[in-house]
Amino acid sequence: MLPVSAQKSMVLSHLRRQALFKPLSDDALAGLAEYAALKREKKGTVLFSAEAPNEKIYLVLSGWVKLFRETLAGDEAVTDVLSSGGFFGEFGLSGHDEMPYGAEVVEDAEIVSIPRFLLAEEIMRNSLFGMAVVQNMTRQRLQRDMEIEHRTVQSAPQRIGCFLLKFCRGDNAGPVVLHLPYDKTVVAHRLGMQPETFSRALAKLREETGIRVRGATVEIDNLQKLVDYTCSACSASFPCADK
Amino acid sequence: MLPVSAQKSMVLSHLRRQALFKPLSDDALAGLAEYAALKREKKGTVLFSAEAPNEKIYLVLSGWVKLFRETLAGDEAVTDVLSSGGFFGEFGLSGHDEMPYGAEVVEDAEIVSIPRFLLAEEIMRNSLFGMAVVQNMTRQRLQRDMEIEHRTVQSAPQRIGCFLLKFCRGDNAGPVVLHLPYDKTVVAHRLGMQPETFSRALAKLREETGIRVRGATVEIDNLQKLVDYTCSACSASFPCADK
DNA sequence: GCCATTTCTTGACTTTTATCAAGCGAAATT
DNA sequence: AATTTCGCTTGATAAAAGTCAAGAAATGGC
Repeated sequence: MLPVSAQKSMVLSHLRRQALFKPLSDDALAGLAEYAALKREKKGTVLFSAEAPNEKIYLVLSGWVKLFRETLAGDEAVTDVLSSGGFFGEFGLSGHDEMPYGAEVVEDAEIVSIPRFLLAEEIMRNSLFGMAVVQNMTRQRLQRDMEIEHRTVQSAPQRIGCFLLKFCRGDNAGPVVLHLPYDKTVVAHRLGMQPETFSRALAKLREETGIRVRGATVEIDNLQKLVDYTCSACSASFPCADK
Repeated sequence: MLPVSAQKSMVLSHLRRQALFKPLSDDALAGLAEYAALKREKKGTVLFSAEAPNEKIYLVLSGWVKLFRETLAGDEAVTDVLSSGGFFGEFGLSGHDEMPYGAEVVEDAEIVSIPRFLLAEEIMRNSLFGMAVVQNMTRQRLQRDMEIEHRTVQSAPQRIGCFLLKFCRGDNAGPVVLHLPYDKTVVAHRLGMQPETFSRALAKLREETGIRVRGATVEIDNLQKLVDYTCSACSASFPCADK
Protein backbone atom coordinates (compact mmCIF):
# COMPACT_ATOMS: atom_id res chain seq x y z
CA MET A 1 0.00 0.00 0.00
CA LEU A 2 1.25 3.41 -0.89
CA PRO A 3 1.59 6.06 1.79
CA VAL A 4 -1.43 8.32 2.02
CA SER A 5 0.28 11.41 0.65
CA ALA A 6 1.60 9.59 -2.41
CA GLN A 7 -1.85 8.21 -3.12
CA LYS A 8 -3.41 11.66 -2.84
CA SER A 9 -0.99 13.14 -5.33
CA MET A 10 -1.70 10.27 -7.68
CA VAL A 11 -5.42 10.89 -7.42
CA LEU A 12 -4.77 14.57 -8.02
CA SER A 13 -2.84 13.93 -11.19
CA HIS A 14 -5.59 11.65 -12.43
CA LEU A 15 -8.27 14.23 -11.70
CA ARG A 16 -6.23 16.90 -13.46
CA ARG A 17 -6.29 14.81 -16.62
CA GLN A 18 -10.10 14.61 -16.81
CA ALA A 19 -11.65 16.83 -19.44
CA LEU A 20 -14.60 17.55 -17.19
CA PHE A 21 -12.35 19.01 -14.49
CA LYS A 22 -10.45 21.33 -16.80
CA PRO A 23 -12.25 24.47 -15.57
CA LEU A 24 -11.20 23.76 -11.99
CA SER A 25 -8.39 25.67 -10.32
CA ASP A 26 -5.48 23.83 -8.72
CA ASP A 27 -6.88 24.67 -5.30
CA ALA A 28 -10.29 23.28 -6.15
CA LEU A 29 -8.77 20.09 -7.55
CA ALA A 30 -6.63 19.68 -4.44
CA GLY A 31 -9.79 20.08 -2.36
CA LEU A 32 -11.47 17.29 -4.27
CA ALA A 33 -8.42 15.06 -4.10
CA GLU A 34 -8.29 15.57 -0.33
CA TYR A 35 -11.60 13.80 0.13
CA ALA A 36 -11.41 11.49 -2.85
CA ALA A 37 -10.74 7.80 -2.45
CA LEU A 38 -8.99 5.62 -5.00
CA LYS A 39 -9.85 1.95 -5.16
CA ARG A 40 -8.68 -0.96 -7.25
CA GLU A 41 -11.45 -3.44 -7.89
CA LYS A 42 -11.46 -6.90 -9.42
CA LYS A 43 -13.69 -8.05 -12.24
CA GLY A 44 -17.00 -9.20 -10.81
CA THR A 45 -17.08 -6.77 -7.89
CA VAL A 46 -20.44 -5.13 -7.37
CA LEU A 47 -19.71 -1.52 -6.44
CA PHE A 48 -23.30 -0.95 -5.36
CA SER A 49 -26.75 -2.23 -6.16
CA ALA A 50 -29.75 -0.21 -7.20
CA GLU A 51 -31.35 1.62 -4.30
CA ALA A 52 -28.08 1.92 -2.42
CA PRO A 53 -27.62 5.29 -0.72
CA ASN A 54 -26.20 7.79 -3.15
CA GLU A 55 -23.56 10.00 -1.64
CA LYS A 56 -20.63 9.81 -3.99
CA ILE A 57 -19.75 10.44 -7.57
CA TYR A 58 -17.52 7.80 -9.09
CA LEU A 59 -14.92 8.36 -11.76
CA VAL A 60 -13.40 5.47 -13.70
CA LEU A 61 -9.63 5.76 -14.24
CA SER A 62 -9.01 2.40 -15.85
CA GLY A 63 -10.83 -0.84 -16.54
CA TRP A 64 -14.53 -1.16 -17.29
CA VAL A 65 -17.64 -0.72 -15.18
CA LYS A 66 -21.14 -1.79 -16.15
CA LEU A 67 -24.23 0.19 -15.12
CA PHE A 68 -27.45 -1.79 -15.07
CA ARG A 69 -31.02 -1.89 -13.87
CA GLU A 70 -32.62 -5.09 -12.68
CA THR A 71 -36.29 -5.96 -12.95
CA LEU A 72 -38.37 -7.79 -10.40
CA ALA A 73 -38.41 -10.75 -12.80
CA GLY A 74 -34.61 -10.90 -12.74
CA ASP A 75 -33.85 -9.55 -16.21
CA GLU A 76 -31.19 -6.92 -16.39
CA ALA A 77 -30.84 -3.98 -18.72
CA VAL A 78 -27.35 -2.58 -19.16
CA THR A 79 -27.55 1.16 -19.78
CA ASP A 80 -23.84 1.79 -20.17
CA VAL A 81 -20.37 0.34 -19.80
CA LEU A 82 -17.80 2.94 -18.79
CA SER A 83 -14.05 3.17 -19.10
CA SER A 84 -11.42 5.77 -18.34
CA GLY A 85 -13.02 9.20 -17.98
CA GLY A 86 -16.51 7.85 -17.48
CA PHE A 87 -18.32 8.77 -14.32
CA PHE A 88 -21.49 7.70 -12.59
CA GLY A 89 -23.50 8.35 -9.47
CA GLU A 90 -24.26 11.86 -10.66
CA PHE A 91 -27.94 11.37 -9.99
CA GLY A 92 -27.25 12.37 -6.44
CA LEU A 93 -26.96 15.89 -7.83
CA SER A 94 -30.62 15.96 -8.76
CA GLY A 95 -31.82 15.04 -5.30
CA HIS A 96 -32.15 11.30 -5.76
CA ASP A 97 -30.75 9.80 -2.64
CA GLU A 98 -30.99 6.29 -3.97
CA MET A 99 -28.95 4.97 -6.85
CA PRO A 100 -31.29 4.28 -9.74
CA TYR A 101 -29.00 1.53 -11.05
CA GLY A 102 -26.36 -0.91 -9.94
CA ALA A 103 -22.67 -0.83 -10.89
CA GLU A 104 -20.43 -3.82 -11.43
CA VAL A 105 -16.79 -4.06 -12.46
CA VAL A 106 -16.52 -6.07 -15.68
CA GLU A 107 -12.77 -5.63 -16.16
CA ASP A 108 -10.35 -4.89 -13.30
CA ALA A 109 -10.71 -1.21 -12.63
CA GLU A 110 -9.36 1.78 -10.73
CA ILE A 111 -12.11 3.99 -9.48
CA VAL A 112 -12.09 7.30 -7.66
CA SER A 113 -15.04 8.28 -5.52
CA ILE A 114 -15.73 11.86 -4.53
CA PRO A 115 -18.36 13.03 -2.02
CA ARG A 116 -21.09 14.50 -4.14
CA PHE A 117 -21.60 17.60 -1.98
CA LEU A 118 -18.06 18.74 -2.85
CA LEU A 119 -18.94 18.71 -6.52
CA ALA A 120 -22.26 20.41 -5.90
CA GLU A 121 -20.43 23.17 -4.02
CA GLU A 122 -17.94 23.54 -6.83
CA ILE A 123 -20.70 23.83 -9.42
CA MET A 124 -22.20 26.67 -7.39
CA ARG A 125 -18.86 28.38 -6.90
CA ASN A 126 -17.41 28.05 -10.38
CA SER A 127 -19.90 28.75 -13.15
CA LEU A 128 -17.45 27.63 -15.83
CA PHE A 129 -17.41 24.24 -14.17
CA GLY A 130 -21.18 24.32 -13.92
CA MET A 131 -21.37 24.94 -17.63
CA ALA A 132 -18.95 22.08 -18.28
CA VAL A 133 -21.17 19.76 -16.25
CA VAL A 134 -24.25 20.92 -18.15
CA GLN A 135 -22.49 20.22 -21.43
CA ASN A 136 -21.35 16.81 -20.27
CA MET A 137 -24.87 15.87 -19.16
CA THR A 138 -26.31 17.15 -22.40
CA ARG A 139 -23.89 15.06 -24.40
CA GLN A 140 -24.73 12.02 -22.32
CA ARG A 141 -28.42 12.55 -22.91
CA LEU A 142 -27.79 12.72 -26.62
CA GLN A 143 -25.89 9.46 -26.44
CA ARG A 144 -28.88 7.90 -24.73
CA ASP A 145 -31.15 9.17 -27.49
CA MET A 146 -28.89 7.55 -30.03
CA GLU A 147 -28.89 4.37 -27.99
CA ILE A 148 -32.69 4.35 -28.10
CA GLU A 149 -32.58 4.88 -31.84
CA HIS A 150 -30.09 2.07 -32.31
CA ARG A 151 -32.12 -0.38 -30.32
CA THR A 152 -35.29 0.40 -32.25
CA VAL A 153 -34.11 0.64 -35.84
CA GLN A 154 -30.95 -1.44 -36.07
CA SER A 155 -30.88 -5.23 -36.36
CA ALA A 156 -28.70 -7.23 -34.00
CA PRO A 157 -25.82 -7.61 -36.51
CA GLN A 158 -25.98 -3.89 -37.26
CA ARG A 159 -25.81 -3.00 -33.58
CA ILE A 160 -22.67 -5.11 -33.27
CA GLY A 161 -21.18 -3.43 -36.32
CA CYS A 162 -21.96 -0.04 -34.80
CA PHE A 163 -20.29 -1.12 -31.58
CA LEU A 164 -17.14 -2.20 -33.41
CA LEU A 165 -17.01 1.07 -35.33
CA LYS A 166 -16.86 2.98 -32.05
CA PHE A 167 -13.33 1.63 -31.69
CA CYS A 168 -12.25 2.65 -35.19
CA ARG A 169 -10.90 6.02 -36.19
CA GLY A 170 -12.59 7.78 -39.06
CA ASP A 171 -9.40 8.29 -41.05
CA ASN A 172 -8.44 4.65 -40.93
CA ALA A 173 -8.83 3.27 -44.42
CA GLY A 174 -6.73 0.10 -44.23
CA PRO A 175 -7.23 -3.07 -42.19
CA VAL A 176 -8.06 -2.58 -38.52
CA VAL A 177 -7.37 -5.06 -35.74
CA LEU A 178 -9.17 -4.57 -32.47
CA HIS A 179 -9.91 -6.43 -29.28
CA LEU A 180 -13.25 -6.54 -27.57
CA PRO A 181 -12.59 -4.72 -24.32
CA TYR A 182 -14.84 -6.92 -22.17
CA ASP A 183 -16.70 -10.22 -22.26
CA LYS A 184 -19.01 -10.90 -25.17
CA THR A 185 -21.84 -11.56 -22.73
CA VAL A 186 -21.45 -8.00 -21.43
CA VAL A 187 -21.27 -6.60 -24.96
CA ALA A 188 -24.46 -8.50 -25.75
CA HIS A 189 -26.33 -6.96 -22.83
CA ARG A 190 -24.79 -3.57 -23.55
CA LEU A 191 -26.40 -3.85 -26.98
CA GLY A 192 -29.70 -5.06 -25.59
CA MET A 193 -29.61 -8.65 -26.78
CA GLN A 194 -29.08 -12.13 -25.39
CA PRO A 195 -25.63 -13.77 -25.57
CA GLU A 196 -26.95 -16.43 -27.94
CA THR A 197 -28.34 -13.79 -30.25
CA PHE A 198 -25.04 -11.95 -30.07
CA SER A 199 -23.13 -15.03 -31.09
CA ARG A 200 -25.35 -15.68 -34.07
CA ALA A 201 -25.52 -12.04 -35.06
CA LEU A 202 -21.73 -11.80 -35.01
CA ALA A 203 -21.56 -14.79 -37.35
CA LYS A 204 -24.00 -13.08 -39.67
CA LEU A 205 -22.00 -9.85 -39.57
CA ARG A 206 -18.85 -11.81 -40.41
CA GLU A 207 -20.60 -13.32 -43.38
CA GLU A 208 -22.00 -10.02 -44.62
CA THR A 209 -19.01 -7.75 -44.17
CA GLY A 210 -15.98 -10.03 -44.39
CA ILE A 211 -14.65 -9.24 -40.90
CA ARG A 212 -12.73 -12.00 -39.15
CA VAL A 213 -13.25 -12.94 -35.53
CA ARG A 214 -11.03 -15.13 -33.36
CA GLY A 215 -11.93 -15.03 -29.70
CA ALA A 216 -11.94 -11.40 -28.65
CA THR A 217 -9.91 -10.28 -31.66
CA VAL A 218 -11.68 -8.71 -34.62
CA GLU A 219 -9.98 -7.94 -37.92
CA ILE A 220 -11.64 -5.54 -40.30
CA ASP A 221 -10.10 -5.63 -43.77
CA ASN A 222 -12.71 -3.51 -45.50
CA LEU A 223 -13.92 -0.79 -43.18
CA GLN A 224 -16.18 0.75 -45.80
CA LYS A 225 -18.06 -2.50 -46.24
CA LEU A 226 -18.75 -2.62 -42.52
CA VAL A 227 -19.87 1.01 -42.53
CA ASP A 228 -22.20 0.45 -45.48
CA TYR A 229 -23.80 -2.55 -43.83
CA THR A 230 -24.12 -0.97 -40.40
CA CYS A 231 -24.92 2.69 -40.88
CA SER A 232 -27.70 2.28 -43.43
CA ALA A 233 -30.10 1.91 -40.52
CA CYS A 234 -28.86 4.92 -38.58
CA SER A 235 -29.44 8.67 -38.64
CA ALA A 236 -25.76 9.39 -38.20
CA SER A 237 -23.01 7.95 -40.34
CA PHE A 238 -19.47 6.92 -39.63
CA PRO A 239 -17.41 8.45 -38.20
CA CYS A 240 -20.08 9.44 -35.69
CA ALA A 241 -19.35 12.54 -33.66
CA ASP A 242 -20.83 11.13 -30.46
CA LYS A 243 -19.79 7.60 -29.76
CA MET B 1 -52.77 39.36 -33.40
CA LEU B 2 -52.04 40.76 -29.99
CA PRO B 3 -49.94 43.90 -29.64
CA VAL B 4 -46.27 43.17 -29.08
CA SER B 5 -46.19 44.37 -25.48
CA ALA B 6 -49.17 42.19 -24.50
CA GLN B 7 -47.54 39.18 -26.08
CA LYS B 8 -44.28 39.82 -24.25
CA SER B 9 -46.01 39.97 -20.91
CA MET B 10 -47.86 36.77 -21.71
CA VAL B 11 -44.58 35.05 -22.53
CA LEU B 12 -43.13 36.40 -19.32
CA SER B 13 -45.92 35.00 -17.21
CA HIS B 14 -45.51 31.62 -18.91
CA LEU B 15 -41.78 31.60 -18.30
CA ARG B 16 -42.31 32.55 -14.67
CA ARG B 17 -44.42 29.45 -14.22
CA GLN B 18 -41.71 27.03 -15.38
CA ALA B 19 -40.03 25.08 -12.59
CA LEU B 20 -36.70 25.29 -14.36
CA PHE B 21 -36.75 29.09 -14.32
CA LYS B 22 -37.55 29.44 -10.64
CA PRO B 23 -34.03 30.48 -9.68
CA LEU B 24 -34.15 33.39 -12.13
CA SER B 25 -34.67 36.97 -10.96
CA ASP B 26 -37.47 39.07 -12.43
CA ASP B 27 -34.90 41.05 -14.37
CA ALA B 28 -33.36 37.95 -15.83
CA LEU B 29 -36.77 36.59 -16.81
CA ALA B 30 -37.71 39.89 -18.41
CA GLY B 31 -34.45 39.72 -20.37
CA LEU B 32 -35.36 36.30 -21.69
CA ALA B 33 -38.91 37.34 -22.50
CA GLU B 34 -37.61 40.30 -24.45
CA TYR B 35 -35.95 38.05 -27.03
CA ALA B 36 -38.34 35.12 -26.74
CA ALA B 37 -40.86 34.36 -29.46
CA LEU B 38 -44.21 32.70 -28.90
CA LYS B 39 -45.72 30.67 -31.70
CA ARG B 40 -48.92 28.73 -32.14
CA GLU B 41 -48.44 25.71 -34.37
CA LYS B 42 -50.89 23.29 -35.94
CA LYS B 43 -50.70 19.52 -35.69
CA GLY B 44 -48.42 18.21 -38.40
CA THR B 45 -46.08 21.21 -38.49
CA VAL B 46 -42.42 20.27 -38.63
CA LEU B 47 -40.60 22.74 -36.39
CA PHE B 48 -37.24 21.70 -37.73
CA SER B 49 -35.57 18.64 -39.18
CA ALA B 50 -32.43 16.95 -37.99
CA GLU B 51 -29.28 18.83 -38.94
CA ALA B 52 -31.06 22.17 -38.91
CA PRO B 53 -28.96 24.95 -37.40
CA ASN B 54 -29.32 24.96 -33.66
CA GLU B 55 -29.59 28.43 -32.22
CA LYS B 56 -32.65 28.34 -30.01
CA ILE B 57 -34.02 26.52 -27.05
CA TYR B 58 -37.70 25.67 -27.34
CA LEU B 59 -40.15 25.44 -24.49
CA VAL B 60 -43.55 23.82 -24.91
CA LEU B 61 -46.41 25.71 -23.23
CA SER B 62 -49.31 23.61 -24.45
CA GLY B 63 -50.01 20.81 -26.92
CA TRP B 64 -47.59 18.02 -27.81
CA VAL B 65 -44.34 17.93 -29.74
CA LYS B 66 -42.59 14.80 -30.97
CA LEU B 67 -38.79 14.54 -31.10
CA PHE B 68 -37.46 11.97 -33.53
CA ARG B 69 -34.44 10.75 -35.41
CA GLU B 70 -34.68 9.48 -38.94
CA THR B 71 -32.46 6.87 -40.50
CA LEU B 72 -31.15 6.80 -44.05
CA ALA B 73 -33.53 3.91 -44.70
CA GLY B 74 -36.50 6.08 -43.68
CA ASP B 75 -37.37 4.50 -40.35
CA GLU B 76 -37.95 6.91 -37.53
CA ALA B 77 -37.22 6.56 -33.85
CA VAL B 78 -39.21 8.78 -31.52
CA THR B 79 -37.10 9.64 -28.50
CA ASP B 80 -39.68 11.72 -26.67
CA VAL B 81 -43.04 13.43 -26.91
CA LEU B 82 -43.18 16.64 -24.88
CA SER B 83 -46.01 18.65 -23.40
CA SER B 84 -46.28 21.71 -21.20
CA GLY B 85 -42.99 22.39 -19.43
CA GLY B 86 -40.94 20.22 -21.75
CA PHE B 87 -38.10 21.81 -23.63
CA PHE B 88 -35.77 20.84 -26.42
CA GLY B 89 -32.93 22.17 -28.50
CA GLU B 90 -30.70 22.24 -25.45
CA PHE B 91 -27.97 20.41 -27.33
CA GLY B 92 -26.86 23.75 -28.61
CA LEU B 93 -25.47 24.26 -25.11
CA SER B 94 -22.91 21.51 -25.60
CA GLY B 95 -21.50 22.97 -28.78
CA HIS B 96 -23.56 21.02 -31.28
CA ASP B 97 -24.53 23.50 -33.89
CA GLU B 98 -26.80 21.06 -35.68
CA MET B 99 -29.96 19.65 -34.21
CA PRO B 100 -29.44 15.96 -33.60
CA TYR B 101 -33.16 15.27 -34.09
CA GLY B 102 -36.26 16.63 -35.75
CA ALA B 103 -39.30 18.11 -33.99
CA GLU B 104 -42.90 17.86 -35.15
CA VAL B 105 -46.11 19.11 -33.59
CA VAL B 106 -48.43 16.16 -32.97
CA GLU B 107 -51.19 18.14 -31.22
CA ASP B 108 -51.76 21.89 -31.72
CA ALA B 109 -49.14 23.57 -29.57
CA GLU B 110 -47.87 26.86 -28.20
CA ILE B 111 -44.12 27.04 -28.22
CA VAL B 112 -41.68 29.64 -26.96
CA SER B 113 -38.22 29.85 -28.48
CA ILE B 114 -35.32 31.57 -26.72
CA PRO B 115 -31.91 32.30 -28.24
CA ARG B 116 -29.63 29.77 -26.66
CA PHE B 117 -26.81 32.22 -25.95
CA LEU B 118 -29.10 34.07 -23.52
CA LEU B 119 -29.55 30.91 -21.50
CA ALA B 120 -25.85 30.10 -21.67
CA GLU B 121 -25.09 33.58 -20.31
CA GLU B 122 -27.61 33.13 -17.54
CA ILE B 123 -26.11 29.79 -16.54
CA MET B 124 -22.75 31.47 -16.20
CA ARG B 125 -24.16 34.43 -14.28
CA ASN B 126 -26.48 32.61 -11.90
CA SER B 127 -25.02 29.47 -10.42
CA LEU B 128 -28.32 28.51 -8.80
CA PHE B 129 -29.81 28.43 -12.27
CA GLY B 130 -26.83 26.45 -13.53
CA MET B 131 -27.44 23.91 -10.80
CA ALA B 132 -31.14 23.73 -11.74
CA VAL B 133 -30.18 23.03 -15.34
CA VAL B 134 -27.74 20.32 -14.24
CA GLN B 135 -30.46 18.71 -12.16
CA ASN B 136 -32.95 18.89 -15.00
CA MET B 137 -30.49 17.31 -17.43
CA THR B 138 -29.63 14.63 -14.94
CA ARG B 139 -33.27 13.76 -14.48
CA GLN B 140 -33.77 13.62 -18.22
CA ARG B 141 -30.83 11.28 -18.57
CA LEU B 142 -32.33 9.02 -15.96
CA GLN B 143 -35.59 8.99 -17.86
CA ARG B 144 -33.70 7.91 -20.95
CA ASP B 145 -32.07 5.11 -18.98
CA MET B 146 -35.48 3.92 -17.90
CA GLU B 147 -36.69 4.16 -21.47
CA ILE B 148 -33.85 1.91 -22.56
CA GLU B 149 -34.74 -0.53 -19.82
CA HIS B 150 -38.38 -0.53 -20.81
CA ARG B 151 -37.63 -1.19 -24.43
CA THR B 152 -35.36 -4.11 -23.62
CA VAL B 153 -37.17 -5.93 -20.85
CA GLN B 154 -40.86 -5.10 -21.27
CA SER B 155 -43.16 -6.72 -23.81
CA ALA B 156 -45.28 -4.52 -26.08
CA PRO B 157 -48.44 -4.85 -23.93
CA GLN B 158 -46.41 -4.04 -20.81
CA ARG B 159 -44.93 -0.95 -22.41
CA ILE B 160 -48.44 0.26 -23.18
CA GLY B 161 -49.52 -0.44 -19.62
CA CYS B 162 -46.54 1.51 -18.34
CA PHE B 163 -47.47 4.38 -20.65
CA LEU B 164 -51.03 4.45 -19.34
CA LEU B 165 -49.83 4.40 -15.74
CA LYS B 166 -47.88 7.60 -16.33
CA PHE B 167 -51.24 9.35 -16.49
CA CYS B 168 -52.53 7.82 -13.25
CA ARG B 169 -51.92 9.20 -9.79
CA GLY B 170 -50.50 6.83 -7.23
CA ASP B 171 -53.22 7.42 -4.68
CA ASN B 172 -55.98 6.63 -7.10
CA ALA B 173 -57.53 3.32 -6.05
CA GLY B 174 -60.89 3.47 -7.81
CA PRO B 175 -61.72 3.45 -11.50
CA VAL B 176 -59.72 5.81 -13.70
CA VAL B 177 -60.82 7.25 -17.02
CA LEU B 178 -58.21 8.78 -19.24
CA HIS B 179 -57.76 9.96 -22.80
CA LEU B 180 -54.76 9.25 -24.94
CA PRO B 181 -53.24 12.68 -25.46
CA TYR B 182 -52.14 12.10 -29.06
CA ASP B 183 -52.67 9.68 -31.93
CA LYS B 184 -52.15 6.00 -31.32
CA THR B 185 -49.64 5.89 -34.14
CA VAL B 186 -47.52 8.41 -32.26
CA VAL B 187 -47.90 6.51 -29.01
CA ALA B 188 -46.77 3.38 -30.84
CA HIS B 189 -43.60 5.01 -32.11
CA ARG B 190 -43.04 6.69 -28.75
CA LEU B 191 -42.99 3.17 -27.29
CA GLY B 192 -40.76 1.81 -30.01
CA MET B 193 -43.24 -0.38 -31.84
CA GLN B 194 -45.21 -0.41 -35.09
CA PRO B 195 -48.84 0.81 -35.13
CA GLU B 196 -50.08 -2.69 -35.97
CA THR B 197 -48.19 -4.14 -33.04
CA PHE B 198 -49.61 -1.40 -30.83
CA SER B 199 -53.13 -2.25 -31.86
CA ARG B 200 -52.70 -5.94 -31.13
CA ALA B 201 -50.77 -5.33 -27.93
CA LEU B 202 -53.52 -3.04 -26.65
CA ALA B 203 -56.06 -5.78 -27.33
CA LYS B 204 -53.90 -8.20 -25.37
CA LEU B 205 -53.55 -5.73 -22.50
CA ARG B 206 -57.31 -5.29 -22.44
CA GLU B 207 -57.74 -9.03 -22.21
CA GLU B 208 -55.16 -9.46 -19.46
CA THR B 209 -56.01 -6.54 -17.21
CA GLY B 210 -59.69 -5.83 -17.82
CA ILE B 211 -59.19 -2.26 -19.03
CA ARG B 212 -61.73 -0.96 -21.53
CA VAL B 213 -60.80 1.01 -24.61
CA ARG B 214 -63.10 2.99 -26.88
CA GLY B 215 -61.26 5.16 -29.35
CA ALA B 216 -58.86 7.34 -27.39
CA THR B 217 -60.66 6.73 -24.10
CA VAL B 218 -59.30 4.20 -21.64
CA GLU B 219 -61.15 3.07 -18.53
CA ILE B 220 -59.20 1.33 -15.81
CA ASP B 221 -61.46 -0.35 -13.26
CA ASN B 222 -58.79 -2.26 -11.44
CA LEU B 223 -55.61 -0.23 -11.28
CA GLN B 224 -53.78 -2.83 -9.22
CA LYS B 225 -54.35 -5.48 -11.84
CA LEU B 226 -52.76 -3.22 -14.46
CA VAL B 227 -49.84 -2.48 -12.16
CA ASP B 228 -49.26 -6.17 -11.43
CA TYR B 229 -49.27 -7.05 -15.10
CA THR B 230 -47.10 -4.13 -16.18
CA CYS B 231 -44.52 -3.52 -13.49
CA SER B 232 -43.40 -7.12 -13.02
CA ALA B 233 -40.91 -6.52 -15.83
CA CYS B 234 -39.55 -3.26 -14.48
CA SER B 235 -36.99 -2.18 -11.91
CA ALA B 236 -39.25 0.53 -10.56
CA SER B 237 -42.81 -0.01 -9.44
CA PHE B 238 -45.91 2.14 -9.56
CA PRO B 239 -46.15 4.93 -8.72
CA CYS B 240 -42.80 5.60 -10.38
CA ALA B 241 -40.97 8.68 -9.16
CA ASP B 242 -39.66 9.62 -12.60
CA LYS B 243 -42.23 9.35 -15.29
C1' DG C 1 0.74 -28.65 -17.74
C1' DC C 2 -3.66 -30.24 -16.28
C1' DC C 3 -8.17 -29.78 -14.37
C1' DA C 4 -12.14 -27.04 -13.18
C1' DT C 5 -14.77 -23.29 -14.18
C1' DT C 6 -16.49 -19.98 -16.96
C1' DT C 7 -17.59 -18.22 -21.38
C1' DC C 8 -19.04 -18.94 -25.85
C1' DT C 9 -21.26 -21.36 -29.65
C1' DT C 10 -24.65 -24.24 -31.88
C1' DG C 11 -29.06 -26.66 -32.57
C1' DA C 12 -34.02 -27.11 -32.15
C1' DC C 13 -37.92 -24.79 -31.07
C1' DT C 14 -41.11 -20.98 -29.38
C1' DT C 15 -42.49 -16.43 -28.94
C1' DT C 16 -42.60 -11.90 -30.29
C1' DT C 17 -42.67 -8.35 -33.45
C1' DA C 18 -42.57 -6.64 -38.23
C1' DT C 19 -44.43 -6.57 -42.80
C1' DC C 20 -47.74 -6.52 -46.42
C1' DA C 21 -52.38 -6.16 -47.71
C1' DA C 22 -57.10 -5.35 -47.09
C1' DG C 23 -60.99 -3.48 -44.85
C1' DC C 24 -63.46 -0.63 -41.37
C1' DG C 25 -64.96 3.61 -39.22
C1' DA C 26 -64.80 8.26 -37.67
C1' DA C 27 -64.03 12.84 -39.00
C1' DA C 28 -63.20 16.50 -42.17
C1' DT C 29 -64.37 18.49 -46.90
C1' DT C 30 -67.35 19.77 -50.37
C1' DA D 1 -75.63 13.87 -47.03
C1' DA D 2 -72.09 11.90 -49.85
C1' DT D 3 -67.21 11.45 -50.44
C1' DT D 4 -62.66 11.45 -49.41
C1' DT D 5 -59.14 11.11 -46.23
C1' DC D 6 -56.81 9.47 -42.40
C1' DG D 7 -56.25 6.67 -38.49
C1' DC D 8 -56.94 2.31 -36.83
C1' DT D 9 -57.73 -2.68 -36.86
C1' DT D 10 -57.39 -7.35 -38.53
C1' DG D 11 -55.58 -11.32 -41.11
C1' DA D 12 -51.89 -13.93 -43.16
C1' DT D 13 -47.21 -14.52 -43.32
C1' DA D 14 -42.27 -13.74 -42.58
C1' DA D 15 -38.43 -12.43 -39.99
C1' DA D 16 -36.12 -11.62 -35.84
C1' DA D 17 -35.00 -12.55 -31.37
C1' DG D 18 -35.61 -15.31 -27.10
C1' DT D 19 -35.40 -19.79 -24.64
C1' DC D 20 -33.78 -24.20 -23.33
C1' DA D 21 -30.33 -27.58 -23.70
C1' DA D 22 -26.01 -29.49 -24.87
C1' DG D 23 -21.44 -29.28 -26.15
C1' DA D 24 -16.93 -26.75 -27.43
C1' DA D 25 -13.48 -23.50 -26.41
C1' DA D 26 -11.05 -20.55 -23.62
C1' DT D 27 -9.45 -19.14 -19.08
C1' DG D 28 -7.71 -19.27 -14.52
C1' DG D 29 -6.03 -21.74 -10.48
C1' DC D 30 -3.15 -25.08 -8.64
